[in-house]
Amino acid sequence: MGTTRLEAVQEPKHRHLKTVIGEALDSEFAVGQILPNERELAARFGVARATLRQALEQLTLEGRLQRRRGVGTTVAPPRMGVDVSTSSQDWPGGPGDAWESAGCLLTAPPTAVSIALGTDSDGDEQVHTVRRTLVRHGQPVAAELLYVPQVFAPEGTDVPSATAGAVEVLRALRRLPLDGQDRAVELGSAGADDAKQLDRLPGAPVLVVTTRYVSADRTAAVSVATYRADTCRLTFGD
Amino acid sequence: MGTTRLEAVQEPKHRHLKTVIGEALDSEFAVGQILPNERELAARFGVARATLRQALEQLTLEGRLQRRRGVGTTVAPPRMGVDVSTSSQDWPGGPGDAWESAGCLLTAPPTAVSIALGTDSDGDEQVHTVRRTLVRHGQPVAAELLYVPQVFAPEGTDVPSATAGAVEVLRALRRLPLDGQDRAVELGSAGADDAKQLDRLPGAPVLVVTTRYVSADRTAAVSVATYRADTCRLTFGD
DNA sequence: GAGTGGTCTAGACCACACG
DNA sequence: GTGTGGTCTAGACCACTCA
Repeated sequence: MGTTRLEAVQEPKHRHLKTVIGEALDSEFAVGQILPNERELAARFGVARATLRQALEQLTLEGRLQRRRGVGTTVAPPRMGVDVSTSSQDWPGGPGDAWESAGCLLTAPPTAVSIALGTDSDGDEQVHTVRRTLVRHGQPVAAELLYVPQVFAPEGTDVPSATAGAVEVLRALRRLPLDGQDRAVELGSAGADDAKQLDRLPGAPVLVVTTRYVSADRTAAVSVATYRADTCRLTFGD
Repeated sequence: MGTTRLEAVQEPKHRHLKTVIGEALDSEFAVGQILPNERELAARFGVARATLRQALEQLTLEGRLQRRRGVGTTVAPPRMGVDVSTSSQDWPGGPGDAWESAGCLLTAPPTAVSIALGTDSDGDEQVHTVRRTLVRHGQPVAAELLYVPQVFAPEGTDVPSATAGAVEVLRALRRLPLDGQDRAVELGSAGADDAKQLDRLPGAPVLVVTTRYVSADRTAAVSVATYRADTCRLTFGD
């Protein structure tokens, strides 16, 4: 990155800067390599630190950089593919499911989930709420909240330990016939809880995958899974 | 939004601000309603404009606000569901396909696409490149580049008009047997061309859907579709 | 304690939309 | 022309990591 100044262009500086740095990443940097710090880079390009940060933030959003406070900015590896295909028709917690249960509570779900579940949408009705995590290459890549009305998993209610409760709820689900599921993907930002599990700051961009599990014409469970948008590419194999 | 000051908290101001404004949106504002301008809001909450903007940017990313220069900040409608299910196994341009062709060129594709196509990955080999747009409710929501090696669509090569060329390439594809497809979704940011078609600024967040069409064990086409992340929720019906 | 990225301020000017 | 969001600056302090 030998460049010292930006040429005069009509394009905003931060956008041009992003292009220049992006090209430098391709040609002059290896994965994992650490970049000069923000103050150094800003000086080198002759811009304010805030302007440089706009460019770095874009590159981070695109998964090309990783930044950690107190450490530095490093070149990110290519995103890993994570299979979320629906064709392996099965309940969560089934065979080949790599998620790890982290706990189970009874809570009143968010209203959007209440509606999907067809439970009392005034938000009073409590449902089983199973927290799970997906780890790949030693790194947490997704956090999930699975909502199951008590009707579908009566056994789980009185279990002492939280993780044992999760196992119990998942087991109850698997005893039901699975008639179908539908799925949606959208952009979101990590809440405080998800952020902690994903080892990111709150507000970090995530891909939110919402799955509705249908059994006998009723919604038996709703899963809201948030995948780290910087490190994941969701794949739908055929 | 009668609030005037933020309480002292340990949480960063911009994050707390985002929460406060987000709650106000739910309770005090209607879809399409216009918010006070940035300077006004910043003054009202007793923060610098840049801090306020961090909060508004987050809410925009989550699809809760729409901002247009020279106009103002308005409350966004809920995201619309866009079906991208792979189960309706068909070539692009088939029946029920709502995309509109916008042009057709011969270009050397990006290296990632070259690799997927199995064409000469030195990037010299030219392929048909069809530009298409998806419009919903009078609003452009996605822009696509469809890459088809000339082997699979020889007829399209010498057509005079660009849009006629697109039709020709799509017609040639439909004559091939479609043996399968796979798909991936990831977060990206709009390039200059996509931004223009999507009526957004370059760098706007998009959901990038990459589809590989397989015919007789060969990749016959690769589609790279970018959906506006602020307005779209991708759905995979079953 | 030194160095990093994260937050925040108080200004300024620009590009764009609209009457 | 007026008002909006978008860009940019030159500082400051904080939270975190690591030697």
